[in-house]
This record gives sequence, C-alpha cells and structure tokens, in this order.
Amino acid sequence: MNELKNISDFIESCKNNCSKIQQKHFKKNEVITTYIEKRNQVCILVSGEAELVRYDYNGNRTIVEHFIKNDIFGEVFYIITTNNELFVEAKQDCDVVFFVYDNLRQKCKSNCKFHTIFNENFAELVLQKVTVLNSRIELLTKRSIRDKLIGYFSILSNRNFSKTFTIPFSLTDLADYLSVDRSAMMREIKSLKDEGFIEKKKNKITLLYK
Amino acid sequence: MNELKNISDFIESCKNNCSKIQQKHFKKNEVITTYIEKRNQVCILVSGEAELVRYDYNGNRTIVEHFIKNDIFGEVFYIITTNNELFVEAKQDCDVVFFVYDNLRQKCKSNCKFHTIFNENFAELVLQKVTVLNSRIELLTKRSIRDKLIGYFSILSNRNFSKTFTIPFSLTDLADYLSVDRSAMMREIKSLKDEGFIEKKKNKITLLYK
DNA sequence: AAAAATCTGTTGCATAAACAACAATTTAAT
DNA sequence: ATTAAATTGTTGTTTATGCAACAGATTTTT
Repeated sequence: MNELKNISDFIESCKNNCSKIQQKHFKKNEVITTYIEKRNQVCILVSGEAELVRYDYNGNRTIVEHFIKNDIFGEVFYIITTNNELFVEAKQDCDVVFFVYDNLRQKCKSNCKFHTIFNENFAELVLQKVTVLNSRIELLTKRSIRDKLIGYFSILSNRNFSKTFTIPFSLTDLADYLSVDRSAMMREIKSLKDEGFIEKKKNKITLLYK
Repeated sequence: MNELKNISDFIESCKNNCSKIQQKHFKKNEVITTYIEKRNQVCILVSGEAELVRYDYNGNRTIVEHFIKNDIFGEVFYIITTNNELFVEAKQDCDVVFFVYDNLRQKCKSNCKFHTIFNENFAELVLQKVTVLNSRIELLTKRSIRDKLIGYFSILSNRNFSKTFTIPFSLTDLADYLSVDRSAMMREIKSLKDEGFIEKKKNKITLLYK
C-alpha cells in the first residue's frame, strides 16, 4: 500500500486523471462551502488556511475546526441538523479539491490512480481526523478557561517538541476556538503570566512549568 | 463489498477464525481499558454499556464518550499525552472484542474472513465515528448550559424521530457528559420546564417548541 | 503614506455557573 | 426485607466568566 503522506501533492499528480475531482481557488474571506444540504461532499485543502465556523443567535462566533494544508473536511463528516449554520471560510487564499464520497467509494470506471490510492488510504486519513477531534473534545470538556488554555498550550508544545511555540491564530480567534469570551481569556492569560506559569511575547508562548 | 450493519454479529460469526482477536467479559464497574500507553488497541463493544471517563485534579468527572453495542473505541483513536487519565468503565456487564490496529491493516496470513471484511468496512466505521464526534463538538462549543441541553435534546429527538425521548443516562451522568455542574444543570432544566419549553417525567423528555 | 480595519490589552459591572450542603426519593446490595 | 448507596431536586452563597466599552498597537487596504 502506498503511504499518503502529502495528499495535496498526490492529488496534484493525478488531477487530470479523474474527471470526478474538481479544484477551485478561493480568495481570503470567501466561503468555501456550507454544511447545509447533505451532498456527501469531501474537501481537501491543497493550499492556504480555512476555518469551519458557526455563529449562534447571539452573534457568538465559534471556530469549530481550523484547517491547514492537507486537511480533509466536508459534509460527509457531519450529520446535518437544521439548528446548525456551519460554513467553511478561507482565512487566506486557498486551493480546494472537491469530490463526492459516493463516487469515491465506488470503483471508478476508468480505474484511475486517484481512486485506487485514495481508497486505500481513506481509512487512515479519517482515523487521523478522529484523533484530532478527540483532542479537541478533551479540550472543550475542561471546566475552566485556565484549564482550556493550559490544555491547548500543552498540545501545541507537544506538537512542536518544545516548551516554546507560536499560537497559530490571533487571540481573538483562539477565544472563538476555545469557545470562551475573549476578554475573560485575556484576563486568564494575564494571570498565567503573573503567576509565572507562562511567558508570552506576541503570539509566542513559553511554558515555564514541569 | 459486504455491508457491516451489525459488527457484533459479524465478529461472532468469525471469532474462531482469526487468532488475533480476543474477547473478554467485564462485570459492571470494571475497567475495560485505559488510554495510557499507545498500543494501537481497537475495541468493539459486543454487548453492554460503557463510558470513556476522565477525572481532573478537582475530582470533576467527565464522560468523554458513551458506548453502546457495536460502538468502536480504543487508543488508536487518541494521541496520548501524559496529562490525560482516560479509562473505559463498564456501566453494565460487557463483552468486548480487542485487537491491534497494525494487525488489522496488514493482510492476515490466513486471509481470514474477519480481516478481509473488517478492512473493507473500517473506513466506513471510522467515518461514522467522526460524525458522532463532530456532533459532540457542536454541543460542547455551545456557550451556555441551556444551549447545551437544548442541543442535546434536539439530537435525541432527531435520533428518535419524535419530540418525546428518554435520556440514556442518569441526570448526574448527563451533567458529566455536558461537562457542567449538576446542580446548575438541574436549575436550568427546571427553568426550561417552568418556561414551558419542555415536559419531563423521570428521564422522559418531551419538547414543546417548534 | 494615510486611512481604515482589526487585534490587543484592560477594566467595571452584571450574571450565569460552580460550589456546598441537605432532604427526599429511587435503586442496588446484603 | 432491610440497609446502604446512589440519584434527584432544591437553595443560599461565592466565584468565574461574560458583556460592554475604550485606548493603544498592529496590520491591511486604498
């Protein structure tokens, strides 16, 4: 079985091979897709940065997921219920590849490279996604803003093999990602600094404990 | 491709076929497995009821996941970081099937039915899990206890195709599942009743809106 | 290069949620 | 059948978080 380390490169290499794949370019702030109807769409971020967001009736914005290159998303991963208004927004200019899950699973008539290899690796990709989602649930179930911050910092620290790391988005976005009020979060970050748990220079954090 | 509607039955039908599968019985309250080392274990609940729980330093208990028959879980689905103390507890007497992910993916030497069919369906199973996890994230990102309750009730209502449904665990457990304080949740349920949004008889809820 | 927009940092105040504690009820164990 | 354990329902008090608002810094747009 071929390992699919870099999906984007792989897709690039066989894009003209399969007629069922579509690629589109999006400018910053454009809406890439919405999760409203159930079309079983699968999307892969080939370049750029995007977020799955939700606004509630109070105008609270939640960053449900944050996507970077090679990330896979789309409605296939959701049970659509009417109370959700989810859409994926381009944070930077993006290239996105679309295809439909049903087409993917059925063997392509032309038996193309894309379908064969992708099928072989799909389970692994989805499994990967499950681990990410589980970490996210870990975070969201923490009871206080402080615990959420510490948990999130710990994930970034592990991912970076270092006590120092950079928060991959703005603090405003971080609050929306942790699903808490920004000013309350800022206050908590300040306490963590004052109490000597962390050091912070712009978006660069250093953990001072353990 | 064979559809894997009922995993437990399928496993039962080919249990003696493959030496790599292990089945164990657990009594209520026993610990089925812990997510501490990364052994890539995959578990399937063949019968009974179990929960993935975490206790934090304050003694707060969180029900991270709730498993029923045919649910699939295990460390494969987690990135292990030392701050987590996750374990799966039997809520009722359980039968659980264990195997290792690496063994699963490699074709079994004896080319057994289990490996073949399971492999074919693994992506679908994991995809299913992703949708469940995404719904859970949806819930947990809601900003208030009230919104979490309404969101959860809405999921149960949809799943049941009815405005009336039964909460599948105790109210104490529900609070641990929504990751909120029980008494605060009770107060909120009371408000929902008083304001005429819901009706409640024991664990049976009826939605009175929309 | 100037203007506009967004993000950061901070604060006072309001309020939702946590904490703590207990009685009543229900369920499980002996 | 009785005791023990767990769950439910409730409430007063405390605390953490949300809300609102603003000034200064930074980034983006024109």
